[in-house]
Amino acid sequence: MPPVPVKGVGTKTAPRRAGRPPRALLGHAQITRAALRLVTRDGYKALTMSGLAKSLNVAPSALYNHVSSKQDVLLLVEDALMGRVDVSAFTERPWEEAVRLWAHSYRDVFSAHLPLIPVIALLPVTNAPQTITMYEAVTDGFLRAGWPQERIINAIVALESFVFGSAYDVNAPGDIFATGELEDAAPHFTAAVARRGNPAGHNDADAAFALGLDAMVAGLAATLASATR
Amino acid sequence: MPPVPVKGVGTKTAPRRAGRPPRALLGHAQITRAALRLVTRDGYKALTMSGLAKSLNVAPSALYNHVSSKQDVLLLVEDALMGRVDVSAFTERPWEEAVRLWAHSYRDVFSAHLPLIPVIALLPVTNAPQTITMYEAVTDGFLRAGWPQERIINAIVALESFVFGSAYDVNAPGDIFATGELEDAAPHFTAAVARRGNPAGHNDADAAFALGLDAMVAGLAATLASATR
DNA sequence: ATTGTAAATGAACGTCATTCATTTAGTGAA
DNA sequence: TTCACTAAATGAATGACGTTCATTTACAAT
Repeated sequence: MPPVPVKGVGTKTAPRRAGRPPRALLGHAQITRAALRLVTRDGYKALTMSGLAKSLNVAPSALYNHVSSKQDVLLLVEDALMGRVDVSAFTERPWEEAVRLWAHSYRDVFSAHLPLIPVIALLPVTNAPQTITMYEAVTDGFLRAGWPQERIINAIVALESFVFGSAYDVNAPGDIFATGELEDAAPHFTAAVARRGNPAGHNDADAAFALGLDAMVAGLAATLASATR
Repeated sequence: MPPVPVKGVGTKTAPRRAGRPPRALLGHAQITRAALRLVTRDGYKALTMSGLAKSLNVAPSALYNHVSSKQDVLLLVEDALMGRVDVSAFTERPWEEAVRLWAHSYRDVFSAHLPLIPVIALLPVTNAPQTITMYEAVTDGFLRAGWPQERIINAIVALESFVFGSAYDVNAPGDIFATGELEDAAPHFTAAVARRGNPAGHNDADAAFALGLDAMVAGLAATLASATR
């Protein structure tokens, strides 16, 4: 599939003249709620337009009065989930700790929503208010830590890239590095996989995430220090 | 969709007793080549079982004698592409530079093959010889640089996670951070986006990738130094 | 010649997302 | 009250797609 056909959320809930009582069964809010419930209960395989319609007691075609495609539904869900990413540390904690807490929260939210990662990574944030709110809070935190404007977006994108990749890793099976019959061709790799050591209480994905996050945060902090000197 | 239904490559090309001349039109090699050609020419949207069959002058159902699902085709393509990732620097260059060159090559190969990222990130490497070969070379490079066995896989996974996320970012549209009507709600973010500055010759994705890679490599090197002290 | 079998065929299925002509039911105006 | 308007819902239809399966094909060993 190609770089995801990109549009903003299409059909909006119709603008309604003031005291007009609503008679619609559907709206962005209802669709988003139902989609989120469906996905949480049965996973993304169950998120079909018919399944979504059924969960709303409505015909599938009715959805298209409020949304212009399934992509639009994914966009709605994505933005709703962005509201769950915890950015509070950026106003309460020093930069390094805040970045770590934000990255952890971000990864945890989307590791349960992998199909949304291409949506976040490739679609404009336009018309995604919660997404924009998150970026604003993060940018603000960077500014307060003394980051120069010109570098902030690149730093956020770099951290985000690591978060997205790590979200995939959370869902990797435990035997993802099992070499099988080809073990003999890769002795060093096989040995390293066998001896992969993780701190107490950390699974493989958490250990790799912690290592990479510590490295990147430390490296970025060093970058900042040398840039502001 | 759920964490990708996972299997190894299914139906193998039948083991053939010695002097038996092949009469088959199809095989893993032909399928892989045709899929790669199709994808390179027309993108992943064009990679359908019928399209693939047509490009091989064969009925779609014939593919299933050699491959057990479309996932299998993706796995074949993925492994073929892994052979294009340049790991030569690990035998010729110091660790930091080798990691940088490897990561760049890895990102460049798969930024043109985004739909394979979930495949790489979630499916066991078993029966993916080129993939295993790549990991062996990388592991070997880490060992030679003095990395302790127990940390190597976590470091590779962390770097890979960043590479995968960055591959998505390569395909992000230029206006991905355009806030549109919600500009007023995110003044700091909007300003930072407007002032995003990139070194000469670098586009946005390259600048973010370079920043994150430098940070992570420096951070990992520091980790190594303190671990071996 | 006969038999066995891997591989190819073509018709079918079920599942999707999406479109469209039509109907429904409130609303504001006459 | 009546009427006309319209947003929203319906249900049937369409076209892609991945996959299955009974059947046939054509080569190789016997």
